This record gives sequence, structure tokens and C-alpha cells, in this order.
Amino acid sequence: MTLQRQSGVALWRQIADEIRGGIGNGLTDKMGRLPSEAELARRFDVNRHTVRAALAALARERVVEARRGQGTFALKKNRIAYPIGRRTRFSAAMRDNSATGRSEVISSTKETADAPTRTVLRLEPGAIVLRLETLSMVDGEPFSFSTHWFEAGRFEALPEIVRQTGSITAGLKACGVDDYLRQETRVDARHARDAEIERLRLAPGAILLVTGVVNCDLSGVPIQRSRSCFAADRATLIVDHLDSAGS
Amino acid sequence: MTLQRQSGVALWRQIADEIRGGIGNGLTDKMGRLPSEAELARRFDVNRHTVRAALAALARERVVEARRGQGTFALKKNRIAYPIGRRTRFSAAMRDNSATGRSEVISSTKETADAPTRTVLRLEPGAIVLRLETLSMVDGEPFSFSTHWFEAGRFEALPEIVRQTGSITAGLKACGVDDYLRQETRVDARHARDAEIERLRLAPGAILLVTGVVNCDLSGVPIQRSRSCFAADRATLIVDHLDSAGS
DNA sequence: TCTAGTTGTCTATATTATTAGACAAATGGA
DNA sequence: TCCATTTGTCTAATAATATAGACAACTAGA
Repeated sequence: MTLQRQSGVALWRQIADEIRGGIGNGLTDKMGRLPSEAELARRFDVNRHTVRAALAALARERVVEARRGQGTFALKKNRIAYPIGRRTRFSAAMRDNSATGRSEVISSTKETADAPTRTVLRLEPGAIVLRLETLSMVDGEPFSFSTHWFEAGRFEALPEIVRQTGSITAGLKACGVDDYLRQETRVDARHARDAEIERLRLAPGAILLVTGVVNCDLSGVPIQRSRSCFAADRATLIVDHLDSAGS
Repeated sequence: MTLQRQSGVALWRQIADEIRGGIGNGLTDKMGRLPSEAELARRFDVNRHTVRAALAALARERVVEARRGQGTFALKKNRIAYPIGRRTRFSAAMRDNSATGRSEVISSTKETADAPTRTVLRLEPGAIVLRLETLSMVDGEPFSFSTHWFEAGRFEALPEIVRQTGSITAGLKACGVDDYLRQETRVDARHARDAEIERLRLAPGAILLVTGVVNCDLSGVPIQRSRSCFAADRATLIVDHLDSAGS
């Protein structure tokens, strides 16, 4: 294990990231026990105190738990598999992870559409859009934070339905959209910003997977633009190309 | 702008990441000029020297260039759009970015298949696989680093063809695979490791988009497993669900 | 009960990151 | 030419990070 010194990222944070990634990938024994602090210090070639700083950070994140005299143990956490396909529905995807798929509405506002939203939804300059922010929870922890944009006039009633049902699919149905398909999904990755760290309860410096989605009705008219942020260490996005051919 | 203090990530690195992300997103003026160091220090609420450390890092990455008396300017760099679909071919995708899509072979070895490779390629324990490592360049810079696994017996001749043509598609064709489709793509994101930082010439602490791919022949038999790493600030992955329905 | 191995806590010191201030050097426009 | 604005380069002090060593507290097994 070689670490980057003078990189602007503290050694203890690099070590914490390595250990977090190593859990469930051969670092722990069958009992979920990590190598001892002394052993980790040897492997990373740092002082034991530096390893302790990394483990303390992981303990704050509830990723590991130290037991005096016994060792440090990984707390099991299942990584969420999140499918990306033509017919991806959040609630159905979450049921496959034996988790409840409910989207809580954080805010619902109207605003003039910015350039990317106008392009995607094919709107005139100055058009008003509905902006909906939602947070989804899995196992009582925040899983994804999303911002959705809809044409304002057509989807007046949508926020209230989403608030009641926790489902955007239900909200769209109430506004006359019986079915819809994904046109495109963009995937980026970057460091989490302040607001996202707070909302998703992440560790500082956490990495986000950011997806940008365009949903169209069956006649191909774009009706929804969404941007979702997932904690990269909690989620794996899965594109199933066979499924996306349609069902 | 609020930064995370005592997070294990130095302020100058957080600022560098913010500025890198802000370029091409309204931070610079029409001439590509960034706000002055004093102005940035005010916005981030840090000392000017801290901003200078961030700008120095970006200058080392060739993202910006400072001119005494004039200001600091962004050096334009186009983000590569990399499509993910049933029929994604690297070389074709790169031509759409007006770049040459050539994969250089870094290494070609035989090894006993590990568990994930065995599962994906449906092999017996102890089976031998061909492991091919390739690096792709765009605009003279490393763009992606990939590791591919093939069943050893069937693809004996593949590495030599890839070495000559720079194309895996050509290598597969030489081994009797006229056409193939992606079965599945997994997408993860994480910090770059040491070897990846070196091979892709990244800044320390850079973020990687990691894709895992399974390719099948037309009868659905898996023939190739690949894992590719992209620098997250150079690439956007694009899943086109309409295209992936087949052509 | 003893012992080896583990985490927890303390002191001390060196290195790096950040802040603070001052001034030099270059640019462009009035 | 003068002036305001910009980046470049010093010095110095403070805070955060990393290393080093010693020992206490606890656990499990011999």
C-alpha cells in the first residue's frame, strides 16, 4: 500500500478510504474483524496513531466498531444495487434490495427554466418549471438526493401526490402520464458539496455518483428532467442492456 | 462557498476541486479569465495564499495558467462524452469526440480466473484466463485504463491482433467473434489508487469512474469481462436507452 | 492465573497547512 | 506618465497533521 503524501488529502483520510473500500473485499476475516492497528500501520507504512485517526473517522461513519482487547470490526452494510434502464422505477428498484423505496419531498418550487432544462424539455426562454427536491431513505439512512424539473402548467398537482404517496410515478399518473420511458442517463462522479454532505449525512470528502435523466412519454415527448446524487460507497449503478431493450 | 475544515482534505484541494468544476460553468468570464485571487479568497473565506495553493495545483494539472498583471485563465479542455450502450465500441465512440480511439496494450498475461471472472464467464474453478491491460489516449493524454479477461483457449491470438490494430473488436473478430453485445454495465466511483494515478497521469486524490462490462456473443454466451477506469473530470458516461434497444 | 495480543490514552516533537502582512513586478487603461 | 489591478515572493505566527514512545485497560485462550 502506497499513500500520496503532500497531496492535500491527509494520510488518515486516504487510509480510511482504503479500508472502507477493502471491507467486503477480503480485508476482513470471516468474523468481520479488521487487521489490528499495528498490522495496518505496518501495511500502510505509517504510525499507529495515523491508522487510529482513520479508524476513528470510520467509527464516526458507523462503518466499523472498535472493541478493546478484541479488535476492530466492520459493521455490515449492504451496498445498494441501483438499476439504470429504460423502465427504471425507483420504488421497484428498492424492493429488489429488500428496502422501502419512498421519496420524501424536501421542497417544491416554481422557477424560470435554466438553459439545460429548457433544452431538454424543449421550452421557450422564460418558461416556468416546477422544481421538486426529494430524498430517498434506505434502512433509515439517506440514500439518494434528487432534483426534478417538470413543465409547470401540466404538472400542477404532482407535488401533493408525491408528498402523499412517496412515488413520482404516481404523481405523473395523476397528471395524465400513464407510462413513461427513460430517454437518456448521464453519469458523472465528483466530490460531495456542503449541502449534499448534510442531506445525505456523508463524511466530508465523500464521492458522489451523479445521474442526469430525461424521461419521455410514450410518444417521445420529454416530460421530466432529473438529477440524482448517490453516495458512491453505498450504491452501484447497474445498466442492464438486455432489459433496456424493452419489456 | 463553505469548505470543510478538519475533514482530512486540505482547504486548497477543496478549492481546487471547486474551481475545476466551476470552469465552464459560469466561473470564468468570456475570455476564460477566473476571478482574481483576492476575489476568490473573499468568496471561499480563506487567505489569499490558500487560494494560490489551489491555483498552483490546477496549473500543475494544466487546467489554468496565471499571467502576472492580467489574471488567471482557464485552459480549454473538452470533456469526453463516452456512450454506454448495447453496441458500444470504443473506437467508434472516440471518433464522435473527434479523437483517435486507439487502445495500446500494456500487458498480456495468463492467470487462473478469480471468483468474479469465473462467475461472469461461467468457468470451472482453476480455469485459465487471458488478462489484457490496455490504455487509451485522447488528445495525447491518457483517457481510460482497462483490464479485460477472456477465456484463454479460445482467444490465444487476440493480444497480437489488438497490439497491431489497437482494436479489441478486431481482435475478437480474428478469433471467430463476428459480433457481440454488452450484457451488463456496472458503474462505480472511487478515489484513484497509486497505479491508476500514474498510468492516467492524474492529480493525487482524483476521482475515477469505474465501469464493469460483460460482453456476450449473439447467442448470449459471455466471452469477455472488462473493467475500465475513467478520470471523472475528463469523462461523462452517457447511457442512451433508446439506442440500446438495438440497431 | 498468566500471557500474548488487542484497543485506549497520555506526552512530546517534527512536519505540513493556514493565516497575516508587506512589498516587488508586470499589465492595461486613463 | 501615472494609477489601479493583478500575480509573484518574501517573513512570521498559529493550527492541523504525522511520528515516536510508553503504558494502561481489556479480552481470550493456554
